[in-house]
Amino acid sequence: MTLTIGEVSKKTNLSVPTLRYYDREGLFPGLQRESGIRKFSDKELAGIQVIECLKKSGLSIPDIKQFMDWTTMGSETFEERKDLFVNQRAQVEKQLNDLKRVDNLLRYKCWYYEMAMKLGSEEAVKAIPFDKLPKQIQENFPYEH
Amino acid sequence: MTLTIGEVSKKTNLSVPTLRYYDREGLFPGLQRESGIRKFSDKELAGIQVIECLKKSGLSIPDIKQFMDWTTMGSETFEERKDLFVNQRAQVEKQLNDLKRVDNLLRYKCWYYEMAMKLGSEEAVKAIPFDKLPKQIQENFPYEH
DNA sequence: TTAAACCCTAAAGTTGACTTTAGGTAAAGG
DNA sequence: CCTTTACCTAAAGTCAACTTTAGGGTTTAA
Repeated sequence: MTLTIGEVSKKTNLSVPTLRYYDREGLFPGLQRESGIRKFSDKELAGIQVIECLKKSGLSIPDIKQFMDWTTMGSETFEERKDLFVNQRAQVEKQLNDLKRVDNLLRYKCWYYEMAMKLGSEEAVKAIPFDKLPKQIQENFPYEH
Repeated sequence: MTLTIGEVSKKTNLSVPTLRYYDREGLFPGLQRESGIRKFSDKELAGIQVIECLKKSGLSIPDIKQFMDWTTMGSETFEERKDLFVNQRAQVEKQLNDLKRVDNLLRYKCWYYEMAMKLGSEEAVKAIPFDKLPKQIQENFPYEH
């Protein structure tokens, strides 16, 4: 029920040096070894899922280590852990909103250049009156005025 | 109708050194100067919107410069520009999907620790049978099995 | 007339998250 | 036996996108 670092690497698509680096940074508290060789268990595999998630939410390695340390401390750190997740969720909501706005602008630009190709010039696209634009474009028209 | 670098900085929340850096990297082709001093016009302000957008979509500074160069070249580069935006949109869709999965896991973890606090232990939370979990949690239950 | 508040450049420094390098140990297969 | 393969460490290197530093010019306001 334990895996070597190479096996974990294949399973997770994290490079072997990255896994060693995570270990060095304290992201696998209590990781077992047998004659110097790391033995990864289900606990570490689940840990990696959480690490990836927290990383994508914008948390730094030291802050992830902090969380991992909390997980070794039992019920006295439930609140800290919950607060961390609540905070990171708020961060992710922000990121999602931001990305949606980016998506809208990109969508507009795709349409804009498609029309420019059809009409032969950017000026022709800009000359289209607002109420003649596709609804999709109208609804998410960029540039504050 | 032109702004100094400091005024643009205030308007965009990009630092003055960042704006100079962008200029150095060629992100403002055709930026005017008066006795050595940069004069930002509406064209550059609109450019900054696009730069920010492309950056958030994952494009590097050199690739953004490439795009900015295309914009100076007229209709012969419409296709390249459209393709770029189509590609970046695909990237952003990927990012959005990824972030939504992150959001789901965070949502689960928030619930998990809230329950752990109520019930007094993680074991008690893990012992809840699947069909007794809230629907929200059931639908987005983490960990592939 | 001097100090504050702008503007400018070139070049070096910073940051976080890895990656690479150099050097070494241990088991397995031919 | 010897080569391959997988493991280990410590330390140095990389990368992108800025930021900071050092040095200098010009205009404005007291």
